[in-house]
Amino acid sequence: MLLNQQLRIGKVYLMDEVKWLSNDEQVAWRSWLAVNAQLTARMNRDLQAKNGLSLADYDVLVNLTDVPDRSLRMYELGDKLQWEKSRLSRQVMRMAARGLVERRECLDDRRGAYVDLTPAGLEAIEAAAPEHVKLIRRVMFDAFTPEEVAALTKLYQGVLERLEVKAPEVAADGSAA
Amino acid sequence: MLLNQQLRIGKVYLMDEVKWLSNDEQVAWRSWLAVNAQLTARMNRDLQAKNGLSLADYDVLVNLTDVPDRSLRMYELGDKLQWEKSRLSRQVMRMAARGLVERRECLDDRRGAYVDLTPAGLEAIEAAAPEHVKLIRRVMFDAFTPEEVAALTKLYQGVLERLEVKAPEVAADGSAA
DNA sequence: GGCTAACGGTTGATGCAGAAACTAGACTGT
DNA sequence: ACAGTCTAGTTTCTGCATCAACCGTTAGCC
Repeated sequence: MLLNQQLRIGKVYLMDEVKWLSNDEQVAWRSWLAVNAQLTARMNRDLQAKNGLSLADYDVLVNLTDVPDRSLRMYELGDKLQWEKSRLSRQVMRMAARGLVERRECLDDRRGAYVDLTPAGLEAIEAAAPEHVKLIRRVMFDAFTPEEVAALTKLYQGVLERLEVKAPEVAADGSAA
Repeated sequence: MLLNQQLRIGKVYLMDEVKWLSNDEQVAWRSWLAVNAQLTARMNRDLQAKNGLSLADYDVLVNLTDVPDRSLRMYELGDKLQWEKSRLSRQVMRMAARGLVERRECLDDRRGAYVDLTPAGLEAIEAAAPEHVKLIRRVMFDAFTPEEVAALTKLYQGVLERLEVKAPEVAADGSAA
C-alpha cells in the first residue's frame, strides 16, 4: 500500500525527493496486493476445507512429486521452497507425524536427512490437485490469452531478478528442474 | 504450485477430466507464486528493520492516512483491509499500545469503536513510506511501461472479480475512496 | 412492547512463521 | 592430527493469524 499524495505536501525529503506512484500505478499496486492476499487466503481455505491440507503442505507435496524418486534432502527442498530452514524443519516434522512424508537419515552425510513422499502423501495430493488447479484456471488462466500469460511471465521474472531471488525452475516437460 | 503432469497418467477422474496447466502457464504460475512470497517477505523485512513496522502496521496506517479525518470505524477499516475481524481487533490493540493509533468509542452506536491515527502514527508512516515506495518502484514500476501497468491492472481486476472480492477503491486524486 | 435476527467487536485456543542460538558433522589448510 | 570454519538441521522464544464461541447492542417485524 502507498501513502496518499497529500502527505508529501509541506514535506521535503532533502536527500532525494521521493518519486511517488502515479494514479495508474497505485491502482495496479493495490490490485496486486489484493489479488495476492485474497487468492492466497482462498487457496488455503479451499485446500483446508476440502482436503485437510494447508497451502504449505501442498507446496511440500508438489515439490516432492516433481522429483523423479520423490525424495529430497532437506536443504534441496528448502532451496526450492525458499523457506526459512526452521519453518521447513517444523513443517516436515508435522507432515511426518501425519504420515504424508517420511524422514530418512542420510548415510553419506550424517548431519543430513532425506524427506520421502509416502503413498499417503501421494494420495493426498492426487486428491487435492484437481480442485486446486480448477480454481487457478477459473480465476486466472482460463481468462488469459497466451500473449497475456507470456507478458505476465516476463514481468514477474523481471521482478524476481530485481529482487535478486532466483526464479523457480520448470523444465520443458513441466516438471521442476 | 501444481502437480507434475505425470501424475495424471493412469488416473482417470470420472466426474470431469482435469485440465492441467500448460507449460507456459506453469511457468507463469510458479513465477507468480514466487513474486508473491518473496516480495511480501522483503517488504516485511525492510519495514521491520528500518522502521520497526510490520507490513500489517503499515497497511493500517496507510488506510488511516488515506481518509480525510484520519479516523475510521473498525468495520470500515476491516472492510478496506479485507481482514478477519479478530485480526483487526488484535492488530489495533497492539498498535494502540504502541501509540500509533488511538481507540475512541462511538457515541451513536454503543457497540462500535473508532480508530484514530495519532501524530506518532503519522510520523511513523511518513518515515517509512519513502523507502517503501522506492523498493516498489525499483522492483516493479520503474521497469514497467504504462501499457504494461494498464494490462496488469486489467488482469488483476479480472481475477478479483472472479474471486468475487471487491476491488480496492482508489479515487482520481490517488486517495482511497 | 417483545421476540428474533443480525451486527460490531472481543476473547480464548491453537497452530504457524521468523530470528537467533545451538548441536553436530564435514571440510580446509597446515 | 587438529584448529577454525562452514554446512545441515533442530530448538527456543516470541508474535501473529485463524477459527469458533461469545457478549452487548441495534434493527426488523408482527
